[in-house]
Amino acid sequence: MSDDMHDPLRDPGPVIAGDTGCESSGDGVPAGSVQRPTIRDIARAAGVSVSTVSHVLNEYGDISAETEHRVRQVMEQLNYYPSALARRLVAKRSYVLQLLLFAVEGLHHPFFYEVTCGITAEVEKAGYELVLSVKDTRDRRWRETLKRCYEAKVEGIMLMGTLPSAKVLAEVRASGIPAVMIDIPFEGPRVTYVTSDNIAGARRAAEHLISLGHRNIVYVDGYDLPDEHTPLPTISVARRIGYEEALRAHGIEFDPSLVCIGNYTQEGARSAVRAKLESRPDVTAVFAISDVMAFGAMKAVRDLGRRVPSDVAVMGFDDIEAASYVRPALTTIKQQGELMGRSAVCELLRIITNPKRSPKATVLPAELVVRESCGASRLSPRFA
Amino acid sequence: MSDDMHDPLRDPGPVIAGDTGCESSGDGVPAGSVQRPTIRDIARAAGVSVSTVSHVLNEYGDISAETEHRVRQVMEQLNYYPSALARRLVAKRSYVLQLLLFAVEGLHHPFFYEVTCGITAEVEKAGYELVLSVKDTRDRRWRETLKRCYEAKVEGIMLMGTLPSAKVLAEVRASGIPAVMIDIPFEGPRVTYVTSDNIAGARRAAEHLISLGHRNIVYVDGYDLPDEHTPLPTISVARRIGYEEALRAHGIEFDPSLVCIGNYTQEGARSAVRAKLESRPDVTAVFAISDVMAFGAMKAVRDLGRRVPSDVAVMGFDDIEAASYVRPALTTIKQQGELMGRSAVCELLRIITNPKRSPKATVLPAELVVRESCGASRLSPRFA
DNA sequence: ATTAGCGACTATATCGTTATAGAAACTCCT
DNA sequence: AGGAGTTTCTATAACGATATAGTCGCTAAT
Repeated sequence: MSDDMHDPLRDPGPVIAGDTGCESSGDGVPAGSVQRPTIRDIARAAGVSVSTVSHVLNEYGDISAETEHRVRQVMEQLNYYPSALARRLVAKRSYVLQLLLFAVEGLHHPFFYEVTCGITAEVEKAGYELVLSVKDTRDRRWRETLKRCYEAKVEGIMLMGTLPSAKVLAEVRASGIPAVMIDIPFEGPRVTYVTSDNIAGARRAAEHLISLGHRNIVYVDGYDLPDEHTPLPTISVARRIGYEEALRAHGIEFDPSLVCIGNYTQEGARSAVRAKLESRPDVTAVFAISDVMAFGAMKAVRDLGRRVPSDVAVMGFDDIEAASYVRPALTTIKQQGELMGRSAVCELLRIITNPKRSPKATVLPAELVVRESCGASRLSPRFA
Repeated sequence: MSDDMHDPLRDPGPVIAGDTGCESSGDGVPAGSVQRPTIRDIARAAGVSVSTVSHVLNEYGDISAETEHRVRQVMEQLNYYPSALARRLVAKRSYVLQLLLFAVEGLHHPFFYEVTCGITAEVEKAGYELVLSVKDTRDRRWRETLKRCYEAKVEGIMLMGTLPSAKVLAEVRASGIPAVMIDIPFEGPRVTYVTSDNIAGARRAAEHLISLGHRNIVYVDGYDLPDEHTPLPTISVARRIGYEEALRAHGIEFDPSLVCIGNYTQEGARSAVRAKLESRPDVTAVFAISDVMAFGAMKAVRDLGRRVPSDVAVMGFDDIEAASYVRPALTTIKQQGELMGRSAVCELLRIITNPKRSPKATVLPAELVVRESCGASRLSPRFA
């Protein structure tokens, strides 16, 4: 065990319990920061001009081996790192992509995390930086965040989650900054989106339930926008279409009273589903448009002393890790989160680099993953 | 439904399945980017000097109401946003904090996501930007990422996850950049850490099991460093200490053969625990140092046709969301992820702003959350 | 001998801001 | 009338890099 760790490990210092007690204004001086050498210092120390150093740095190839070696040596000695800030200023490029995630309350939607991982991987590979911003959907100050993007000359924006308003989309499009929306079908001259095939996914989900003999299927929707009137192109809308298509295709009439709102949270879904199950004893299946809400639905079923899947089948959407942990394991629609993130970045880079080409939307397959929570057919085996 | 969405929603365009087909080098021109107006354009249009515009921008208070109004109007009209790049260059500050996350393979550790959310919230509040970088632990090119931090003149670094080498810590400390390690007890002149009280947490976990009558408790450790010899101050080490302390306090001798490695993954833990249970039929409890591995342990128990908790009790560590979804619900040690992230940022900002003050480590409480996976006492009720 | 071409290097303007130090016009005081 | 002090505005040099357009020798071709 190293010297460094033993002490702090055994003598943990003050234990903080509640608040962070942090009210720093951010205006403080960055004092104490060591003055790093500049290109001028290198030039002086190596006895050459700044131009020469710059040429070495950028591998112009017109510097003699001897001089180059000397310059590199000095750089090493003085621990020199060229300032990205200055470089970006003259290049008129920021090399920054912004990921803006909107989420409610706990923000605990594991799917976003998967997407984010895909994004970082691809951003890094391309030599860009990713600035991450997580905002509460109910926070009205999203304009400030966009303002930051303009000031920072962000080269591309990715939007994900439950937007606070359709105005966000409009403003991003109007800004002219290349953007890729994640799971939000919205387009513009330099804007496009990456999404799972939500319609087909939801259709498959509903069809699976129908094929197992279910007719009265509760649909657990996500988030109800507070007081917004502009319709937002959400996954919620798309999945609803797929659900209704499947019903129609099988001659089942859509019953609006079977729809309830789970707010994308476990507890929200739990109480909504419980209420629905109590008022509609004829319901035999629940389709929640997120796995987390499906977990809530499973709890609701149990709250009423009924069993999953024998009494009520439960279907999710996302296929987050936890879907395979729960018991019964959740039957759900798999979204390829990581791939979605990667695709978003790739398309964004294409829009940035090639302004002629009109941006292309990407739709990733959403496939059924059968586990246990929907059980087997309630029809005769011949039908299943 | 808006015009924008109907089309793309119904006609999803090309469906991409596998690879992203993205090999962009990042060197492309950012072509087509609209030339945004500069402070000079504003000055010219308003008929004043750049200095005047700058003074308006920074609220010097020495500009007449009339002039100020005119300048602001022009800014509005021309859609002017001051370049953060240029500002930062003269201010010699980047206003950037870097979060560097190291993780293995899937990267799917929900706990990191909670911490990240806490971090973004606090970073935003302080008027900084957060650059996120996720690297695979096995990726040897971590120096490049640090080099980026130097070049970008990042003001503070946060490190989280399973580091690839103790050298990362040494280098960060040597760099002089303020840093806060998350769940890695490591200190330096401008470096400190935020951690859960891992020793106490693990002690509580083990004590809970012991109090329920368990004597032979398998300890599922996390990641085994590949070929590294410098000891790394990890949560793994700390939790092990707590586990052994509890044993000692209750007169149970520590048995090294009860330790196995789960690599922080579900499947890793599953096979490791299964093997251990097969060779040691006397084992009645498993303590995994992460919830995800505890899920794997639960599966292992079932693989062998045994039951949780009646045959084998399972204890986790983290209290991720899924811990309450699984059945039996997981008894575990709660880490306050979000608070941890917030605390890290706050301390980091303090180090940045106040170089005199020596950095202080923060230890957050880690409490036992009793659910179902450890069941009740196997001793007489009087002892439980 | 002149000129063209090449290799190795450099002076200087520039990127878009802020900081520093002043200038011009005006009021106020003696 | 002459300075001191305000108020309002401005010229210019930074910040740390790159881009552009040279310069200065030297060799090779005419």
